[in-house]
Amino acid sequence: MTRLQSRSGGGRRRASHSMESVLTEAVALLDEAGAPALTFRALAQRLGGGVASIYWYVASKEELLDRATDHVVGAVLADIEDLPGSDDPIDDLRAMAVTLFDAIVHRPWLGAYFMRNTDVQGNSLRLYERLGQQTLRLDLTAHQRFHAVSAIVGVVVGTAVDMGQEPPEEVLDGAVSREEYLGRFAQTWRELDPAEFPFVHEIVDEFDGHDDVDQFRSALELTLTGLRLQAGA
Amino acid sequence: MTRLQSRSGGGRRRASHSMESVLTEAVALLDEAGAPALTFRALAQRLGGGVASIYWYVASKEELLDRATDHVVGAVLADIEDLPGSDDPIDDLRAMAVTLFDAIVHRPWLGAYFMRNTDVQGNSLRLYERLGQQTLRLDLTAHQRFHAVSAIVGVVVGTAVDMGQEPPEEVLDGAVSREEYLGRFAQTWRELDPAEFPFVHEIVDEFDGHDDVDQFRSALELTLTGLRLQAGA
DNA sequence: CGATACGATAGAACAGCGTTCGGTACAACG
DNA sequence: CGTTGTACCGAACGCTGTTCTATCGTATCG
Repeated sequence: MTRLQSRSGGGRRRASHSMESVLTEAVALLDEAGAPALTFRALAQRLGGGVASIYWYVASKEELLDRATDHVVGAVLADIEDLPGSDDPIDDLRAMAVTLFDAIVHRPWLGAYFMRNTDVQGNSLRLYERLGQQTLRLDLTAHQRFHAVSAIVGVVVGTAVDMGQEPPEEVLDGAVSREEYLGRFAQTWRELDPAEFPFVHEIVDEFDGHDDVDQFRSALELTLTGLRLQAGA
Repeated sequence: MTRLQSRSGGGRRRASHSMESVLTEAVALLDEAGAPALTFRALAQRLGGGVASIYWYVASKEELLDRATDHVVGAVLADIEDLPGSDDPIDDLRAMAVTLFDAIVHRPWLGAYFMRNTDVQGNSLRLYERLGQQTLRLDLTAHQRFHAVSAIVGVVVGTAVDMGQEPPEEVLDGAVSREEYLGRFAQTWRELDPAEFPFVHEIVDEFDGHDDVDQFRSALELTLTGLRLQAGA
């Protein structure tokens, strides 16, 4: 535990920036303009210091990203631990997954980094544990429990990555609304040959103006239904 | 300003490199050393030409990535179209998903780029269509079909992204085997407090030496089971 | 009380990246 | 012959993460 001492070590004297403020500002940059906006120079400017100073707190950009991710996953974990809880472990799993998904929707950059937290410790593991504890309440083998949690995380991350892709510049500029952008896709699809693309024609109206959260919830529900069946309930 | 004619223009005269060879070499670089290895300079050297020449074929690195991705997705699509097919659409969906997943396992970089193909045309759409056609054989609403295909793709991509993260340097060097690396994780987990991490202790033996493909197949099976139930079969 | 060690901070430079600019060679065409 | 347009490339620009070296201020110590 050489690296995580900053939790309790809040009382720094000169406190020019401190680990906390580095992480907070890094997350702020990520939130405001996505992953490409987080550069050491931009971060240093925000902190009112020099570029090299950041290297006193983190050894590399990878570590910065890992710590920033862990920082916000900690908040998500707190939300998940505050969830009321019910007598149905699958309902609880759903609530947890939705909480996690919501967090990624509000912070699209999270999706890409959430799972690659190679650090053994950290909040990702705790979150994993929390999900897993619900499977302990189900009648499953250890093998099945392991796979169940992987599946749920997979659905969350997979859907979030799919949705988290940066929209083209024109949408970010506000020159084109998101609905209009999706509508253009839909229009192109409608012009495809119906004989060659029967499915695309079948669902194009569903795609046009669809809701991301609905899409996620449906995918999650399929997994949870399969899980409920597996647990023999 | 002549960027998109190259599809049919296979018969180039002097053919120093041609679009085909640019894409082939780009994919080769990605395969050999992952996404960071694909740089314009490395690619130019491989093609025996200058850096700026590549810009005659693609307008940006993003387009290069998109085209390279589409290139290999085309091969995956061909594999999927060659699948025998059965009288059970869900069996066919499983076979397609496994084929796609296998392709991503062999090319980990694919996972990250597969879904962000913003180009309207292309092989991703065709693959999406192929998956969707199986749902047309099921008793579902258009809404449910749309969500079903999203869910399957989500499971594939989610699991693949989870597994596709670059292992640390020591594993790539061959200094540490993959089993040993995973084993170290498992060991750290075993040392956690069992009261605080009951689930991690429950599954640590499953995790140690687990098979990625098994993990994926289990996740997929949950989704497919849910889907089968939804279709009322 | 100086001397010294150390925590914390930076400026400047470096190599590598995607991208752009200006220009060259060459085949085809009227 | 000159014009046009395709295919190509060396050199530069601005940006990135990272490292090197130097410098403060403060606490500790002989």
